[in-house]
Amino acid sequence: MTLHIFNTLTRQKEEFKPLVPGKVGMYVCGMTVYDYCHLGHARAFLAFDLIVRYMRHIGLDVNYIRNVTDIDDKIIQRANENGEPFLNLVDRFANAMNDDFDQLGIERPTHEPRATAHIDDIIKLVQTLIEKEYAYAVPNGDVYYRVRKFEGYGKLSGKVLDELEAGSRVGVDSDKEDPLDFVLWKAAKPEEPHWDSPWGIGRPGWHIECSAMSTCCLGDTFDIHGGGPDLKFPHHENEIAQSEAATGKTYANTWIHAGALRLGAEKMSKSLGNFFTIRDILEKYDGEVVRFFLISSHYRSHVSYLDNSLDEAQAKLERFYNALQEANVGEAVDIDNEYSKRFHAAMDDDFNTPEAIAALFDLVREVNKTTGDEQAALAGQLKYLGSVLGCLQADPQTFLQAGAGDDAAWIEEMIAKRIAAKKAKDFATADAVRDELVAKGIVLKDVPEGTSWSKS
RNA sequence: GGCGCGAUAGCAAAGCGGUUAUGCACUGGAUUGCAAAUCCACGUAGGCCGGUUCGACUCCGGCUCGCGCCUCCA
Repeated sequence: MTLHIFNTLTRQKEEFKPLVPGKVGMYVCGMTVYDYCHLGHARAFLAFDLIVRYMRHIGLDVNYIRNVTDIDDKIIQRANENGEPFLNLVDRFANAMNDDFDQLGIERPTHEPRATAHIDDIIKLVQTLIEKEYAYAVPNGDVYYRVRKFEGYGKLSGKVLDELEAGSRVGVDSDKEDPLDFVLWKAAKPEEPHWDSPWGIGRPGWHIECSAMSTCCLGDTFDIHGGGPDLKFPHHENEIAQSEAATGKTYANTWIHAGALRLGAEKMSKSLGNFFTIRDILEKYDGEVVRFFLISSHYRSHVSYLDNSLDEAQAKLERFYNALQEANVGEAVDIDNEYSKRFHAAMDDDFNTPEAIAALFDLVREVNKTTGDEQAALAGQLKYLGSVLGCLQADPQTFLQAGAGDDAAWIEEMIAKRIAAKKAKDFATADAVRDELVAKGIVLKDVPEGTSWSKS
């Protein structure tokens, strides 16, 4: 089976055929860095991490571009509130983002361009659009995109211009020719961050930077453009309008959008205020647990975060790690068997992680049922297929004992005490020791080699 | 108002026009001094109403409910 991807643009699954066989150019809209990332951000970027990992796994050479938006109204506002230069703020939160993503096993993109490093490209693009009459400058120095001039407007999101206007909550801006026109270049006040331009000092609008950076890194037409669900409109629609008007060529062939993360019934979002940050969660749970929770549902569907979501993900991972701990894990390579076939068929079908994980659970059962070389080989396969998902690479004992804090020495003492009691057939004492440990959340496991423990 | 998505067993979550999804939880058994881990057994789930079909959770229509986008948002 070949890789099939659901294309938002055509609203169907399509066989994926890169422009250049074996190579993939992929652009994903990244973070605007003025605050810590929340779990909803993790959901989206994890989805694309998985997509990139899998494409590389099947031999595609992926050039993965994920930008950082480092200039925008919120950044300026927050920097002012803090009384710090905006680039200071931006660096701080870009670093925080990378730290958080690292813990979730989200691999770094091939390139991470920043808007402020592409001001020249942005200005050139705006100039081209003005020359082609897709954009116009107004007296105060703003430049707007003439939305009605672009025939294909709405093709990605399914919006119809006249209906947008009818229900528009956009205030009428007297300088715009049309209320739906959006800003490409914003005039700046002298005290705000700004760059020189043919239209006076100013800064780029939000949508234009992605058009400039994607084309810059990947060419006029590239394979995949992705982003969070809330970027489909207007951001991605505007990117298409800008780029295709400027180049006269197709912008991106395949559009991928991740599903939203919900807290209860509602989307987790900054504007609703119903979010918690990745680092809040990482104080209580291992990054792999968060990762496994988020990849346990399909990347395009909504995921609801519930009180027990992470505990459930933890329990599932424990099943994997218990198997890996018991087995003598062989070399991490794939085996041509039904588990591999199911795993790959699922992933080839629009990155169906729940189905792929189901195959892995069946493989776990097989690992637990077998012994010796056969078991070692299957356990190696489990570890290998897990690596494709960015999971199961931790030391099993470390994973299973995580959260025990500094109690390890005390636990070993208690275990020694219990083993002595058992030898003396003093089962009452042995059980009392174990009960004391259980009360602290420590579970003992007697194995042929002795006694091991894990955090419950 | 416009456009779109979803509703699966106690919980989470997939595929599929007819044959066990999967995980957790539950129950019984094996194993264990007792446990834990593991294995075996165990659930006629598919919002409601029609239609198509020999047969529908799966296709079509309607309804109800929930959600998203249309404003910055991953």
